[in-house]
Amino acid sequence: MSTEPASFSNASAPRYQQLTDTLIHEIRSGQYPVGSLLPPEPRLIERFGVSRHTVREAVRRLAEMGLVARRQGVGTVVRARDRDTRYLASLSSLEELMQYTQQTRLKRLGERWVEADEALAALLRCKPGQRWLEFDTCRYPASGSEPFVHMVVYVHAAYESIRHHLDEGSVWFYGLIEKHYGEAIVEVQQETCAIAMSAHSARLLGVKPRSPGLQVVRYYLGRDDRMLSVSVNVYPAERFKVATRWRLERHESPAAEPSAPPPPGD
Amino acid sequence: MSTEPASFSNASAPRYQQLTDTLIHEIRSGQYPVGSLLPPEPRLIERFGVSRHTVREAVRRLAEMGLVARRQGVGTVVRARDRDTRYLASLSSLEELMQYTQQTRLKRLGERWVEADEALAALLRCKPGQRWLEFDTCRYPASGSEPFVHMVVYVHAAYESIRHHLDEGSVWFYGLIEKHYGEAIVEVQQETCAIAMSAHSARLLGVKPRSPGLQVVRYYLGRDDRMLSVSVNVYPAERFKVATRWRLERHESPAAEPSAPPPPGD
DNA sequence: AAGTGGTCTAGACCACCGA
DNA sequence: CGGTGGTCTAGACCACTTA
Repeated sequence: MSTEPASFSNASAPRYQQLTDTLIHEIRSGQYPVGSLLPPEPRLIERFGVSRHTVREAVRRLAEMGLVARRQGVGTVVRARDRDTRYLASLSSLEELMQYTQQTRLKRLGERWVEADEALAALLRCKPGQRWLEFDTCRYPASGSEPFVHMVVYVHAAYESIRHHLDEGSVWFYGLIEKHYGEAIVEVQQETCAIAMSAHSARLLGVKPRSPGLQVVRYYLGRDDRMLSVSVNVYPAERFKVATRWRLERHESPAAEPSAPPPPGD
Repeated sequence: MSTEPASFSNASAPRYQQLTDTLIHEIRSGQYPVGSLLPPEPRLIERFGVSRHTVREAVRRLAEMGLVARRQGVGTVVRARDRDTRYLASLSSLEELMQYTQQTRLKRLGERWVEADEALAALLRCKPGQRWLEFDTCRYPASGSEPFVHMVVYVHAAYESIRHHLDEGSVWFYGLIEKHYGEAIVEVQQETCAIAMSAHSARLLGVKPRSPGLQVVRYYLGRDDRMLSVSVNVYPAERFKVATRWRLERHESPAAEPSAPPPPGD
């Protein structure tokens, strides 16, 4: 039992905080490269001479910061060396600019269970064979009969019952999941690319097949990187633009290094 | 010991999750109005017949969602009936995912002074007649002869001399401005849309004219919203994807308001 | 089958706050 | 002072992944 002093200064800080600081520093120093595994909990317990609860609290905070991701049966994977805090954009500003606030109507075209084949599994980042609930929808401006986006939404089987709540106005799918399952959306990932429009999308949007379209895929992740929902949005080229704004942000002061060597670069 | 069944569905979900759901529902229903106190932990322990750990886990998630704030010595205050979603994305995560770090080569194709006509002025958001320095460039993967983006960069006349520094590896234009003029980039705006590719871009990228392309326009603004630089990036549809990641902002728990009135709706 | 993280209990002591 | 949430221990069993 080494019961390492855990750290330099901060002797008065809570034990878990000291662990958090130490681990942050070790991740930043490259001791645990991105993609590698943090030591499993039993090892951290030995090393720091604390209870499992304390170790878990420390690692939980690392996960909250996005530095690591925990995976049952696998371990704790390092995801990033630094918590990046320079330019920040909020998702809500994104939605505003997409004019998605109540001024649009959602129309449900269809709904069915799908089993992920190779291609769908790649899109949904899951294993082939998983079952998902698929919704086929279009979104219209509040006044106007031309839809401006064809949206296909996949919802994880565990949350299938949200389909009973889809009529409640212009709510978002992830909003429904949060509302009815108490499962917080902790991260949203978005991939944007240009495509030649499929026949199905083209027909719905009233444009020619294979004309340019903007495809935005959004991944909604819960705690520990569980994929809760995925939406595939296709916009006609002429009718849409995605705007985002990043602003220079204040540097979160504390948290970081007490006596530890200063971060490189930056 | 009532050991309440906690809720409607979700009988198989973890116990803390059932508590979370129940409490969310009760907050939303107005049973605990905004500003009031949630029952203290001992009461929740009795009511649900669970251990303190489980209660705390449930309440912790409410706090994470911003619905409540815990204050030592006071209690758990209800802060909102519904979740306010604040997600943040950092610009650096964007760049990472675009694989723009040193692994690409920039090739300068041309450089000239342009006077903004009506169309260019609209793009650059300036008045017609303004003079800008225009760079025509392509970006290549570190190994490979196929460019993956055609980039046209406009630099405000005041910073024209950066053209002498363009050879310093794979630096960004805005990096050069910050470096040589001490002018901080305070805000970055980005507009993404799909286009039919122009003949010029198509030739450079080796694709057919009018095939789908992804156009990303970035505006770099300095203090006082001065436009310092604008870059227009055109990517071929098959070869590129823009990825962005938003993470839930950490709700700094208590601390905040001493006596200040709580913020309204948000 | 072994090892990981996920959940949960039953205790304990502490720091903080308000009456 | 009494009650609140904050921290922490020492166990236990489970679900999941990998081999």
